[in-house]
Amino acid sequence: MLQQTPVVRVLPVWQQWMERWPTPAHLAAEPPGEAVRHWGRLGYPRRALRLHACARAITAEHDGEVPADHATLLALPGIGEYTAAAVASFAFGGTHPVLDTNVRRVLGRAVRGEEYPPNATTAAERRLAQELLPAVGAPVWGVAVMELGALVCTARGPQCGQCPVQEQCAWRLAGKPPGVARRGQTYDGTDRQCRGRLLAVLRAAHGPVPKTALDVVWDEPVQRERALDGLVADGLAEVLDDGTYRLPI
DNA sequence: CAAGCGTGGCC
DNA sequence: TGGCCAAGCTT
Repeated sequence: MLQQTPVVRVLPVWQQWMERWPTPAHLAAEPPGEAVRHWGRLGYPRRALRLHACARAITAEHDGEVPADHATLLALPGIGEYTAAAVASFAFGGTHPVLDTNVRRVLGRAVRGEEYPPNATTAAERRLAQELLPAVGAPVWGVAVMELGALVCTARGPQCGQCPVQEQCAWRLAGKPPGVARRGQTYDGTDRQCRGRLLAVLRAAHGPVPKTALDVVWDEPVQRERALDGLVADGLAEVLDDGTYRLPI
């Protein structure tokens, strides 16, 4: 849930989710569409699908227990380098560099002296994070750097006066030179927006909906069909024989 | 490796 | 107001 989504927006959804499905086995027992439905408006609904697939994999292949091993975690659906490191470190005390957007920004500023990290994670960043990682207390160190980035060393308007490493921050010592603005992602009029509207209809309906119910939420027919086909191809929607649509069973 | 993938809040 | 950003992953 936290992938590309602010913590404050995740919290309430996560609470309800954990109440409903306290273990991987509980979630695995549901059809994937229920995961998508209760994902709500968190965004990137494919994550809901993958979390559900992850729960089923954990249930079927790991006796219902979340693996502690980094490589085993990495093999699960929806779990990449960051999530594998975070779970192995924070949940199981493992020693892994956790390179999320916060950590990348903090290290980029404090060590490299630049306002923003590169667009994609580089080998140099991984090397640096690995070098800085303490042999003892890596989980606490990781959380600390992450929190520093989330609360103090923020993307916009960092609170350098309250930063515990302000005296040694390369970026501050260099006079906080402005970085290159990242190119923003457009949204209005995109397939993503169209998919979002279509899926919102399916989430709200607790059963198959006629295609006409989907047609009304997006005017441009070519794009609408493409987006709908995309949702079906991604496993986020199903077409029934009578031409109605629903969340996947 | 670049592209594609949601949504909402903030300045 | 609109661009930017948020505990990334997959193809």
